[in-house]
Parts: sequence; C-alpha cells; structure tokens
Amino acid sequence: MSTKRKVYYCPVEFTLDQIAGKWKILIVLQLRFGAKRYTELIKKVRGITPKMLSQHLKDLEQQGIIHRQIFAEIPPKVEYSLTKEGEKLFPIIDSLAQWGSVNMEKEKGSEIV
Amino acid sequence: MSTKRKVYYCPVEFTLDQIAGKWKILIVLQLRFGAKRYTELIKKVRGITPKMLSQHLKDLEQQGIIHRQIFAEIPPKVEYSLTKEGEKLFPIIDSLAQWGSVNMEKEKGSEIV
DNA sequence: CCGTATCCGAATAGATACTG
DNA sequence: CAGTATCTATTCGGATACGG
Repeated sequence: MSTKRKVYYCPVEFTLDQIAGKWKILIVLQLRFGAKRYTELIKKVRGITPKMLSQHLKDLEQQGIIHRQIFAEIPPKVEYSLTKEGEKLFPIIDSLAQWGSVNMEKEKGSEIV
Repeated sequence: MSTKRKVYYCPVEFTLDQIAGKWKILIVLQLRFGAKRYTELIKKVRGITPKMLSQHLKDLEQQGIIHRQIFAEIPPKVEYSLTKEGEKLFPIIDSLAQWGSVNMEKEKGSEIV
C-alpha cells in the first residue's frame, strides 16, 4: 500500500514517494491523451505486465490521480482517466520529456542493444 | 551499473531510468545550493546510508550529472558539485517541488507518524 | 576524512497461467 | 475484457567492518 504515513522533510521527497517507480508516470502519460481501457494500456505502456498495471492503477486511484469508470456491459468495459489532480502532474511530465529529448540525442552514436 | 543500453520508446521513459530511485534527485537537490562534501551529504540527505550515497554519487558522476573534485590535502577532501548537465535537472526538481507543496498541504489533517 | 566490501533480509519486479 | 494467483528473479537497502 502506498498509504504508509511518514514524515517528509521536503516536498520533493514527498512527490518522489508518490510517483516513484518506472510505471506510474508512464501510465499517466498515456492517459493524458484520453481515457483508456485496461487492454489498451497494456499495449501502450510498453513492457508492463498485467500485475504491475493492476497494482499501479489501484495505487493511482487511491491517490486520486486517476478515475476508474465501470460500464455495466457485456463484454465488461472499464475506462481509466485522469482526475483534475492527475492533470496537475503534466508539468512534471513535460520537464521529464524535455530533459529526456535533449539527453537521448547525446546517446546517439553509442550503440543501442 | 546504470550503463545498460536499452531501447527507449520515449524521452520520459529515458529520463525516468536516469533519475529513478529515491536518492538521485535528493542528492542533486542538495548540490543545488552549492558544492558539498561526502560527510555533509550524509547529513543533509536524510536517511541515506554511506553505501547508497557512494553508489549514487558514482552513478551520477558517470552520467555526467555531478563533478567530483579531489583536493590533495591532509585530511583528504572531496567535493561534489553539479555539472552544466546536472543544472538542467532544475526544472524537473522545481515541478516536483511545486506538486509536492500543494499535495502535502492536503495531507494536513491526516496523522503523520 | 572518505569512502569500499561483504553479507543478508526485505521489498519489487517480472513471467506465466488462470478466473469471473 | 479485465483482471488475480503464484512463483521466481532481481534489486534495494541497512548493518557492520574495514582500507587509503
């Protein structure tokens, strides 16, 4: 659970704890372009396994970052979307993307396996 | 080692891989306010152990984010500072801090252990 | 003072198979 | 379709001791 209470000495530390790991931000990134279903996310968030996706979707929902909507249909349909809270992560994503674009360039020339 | 090569499908993923974990950003955060010595960092980066600090300082140096300067003195003196590359992480840190300040407030009222 | 080495347990991540 | 269950692999992290 990500509901452990602890003392945070600074806001940066707090945020890191909230969004740590390689998946949460990538999930939010995908949802930025509109609500998505579980299976869509599995495809779009490359490399994620069902287990990791479930786990992080649950966490993110509890944190109030995403919203989970169930449609009572056959076949079942569940859509995930960002809350207002979640949208506030955009600046973080943008800064990560910005830095990444610049520094990925630098790695051109090194081999990619 | 953090030198494994892999394919990155997007800049955000690349960045996350570079700065993942709870320590790297916190170390950079401290160095933002000026060069610091090993022992100072141990004190300022609350909770970090010698092992983790060494490990991440080494990583960060290899990534070109920090600079390690050795002074030939007795007693030995080593100072760590940010490179130009490292300073480019400021926008990320700022956005993390911004989000954190806002959301830490919301947790007032919940108990802190 | 500035680290490194080793050991070990805990936590995380991942592959894969299976279910309502 | 939307997940869980299970099992294993990998990494993280802390304690402690030691070296230049």
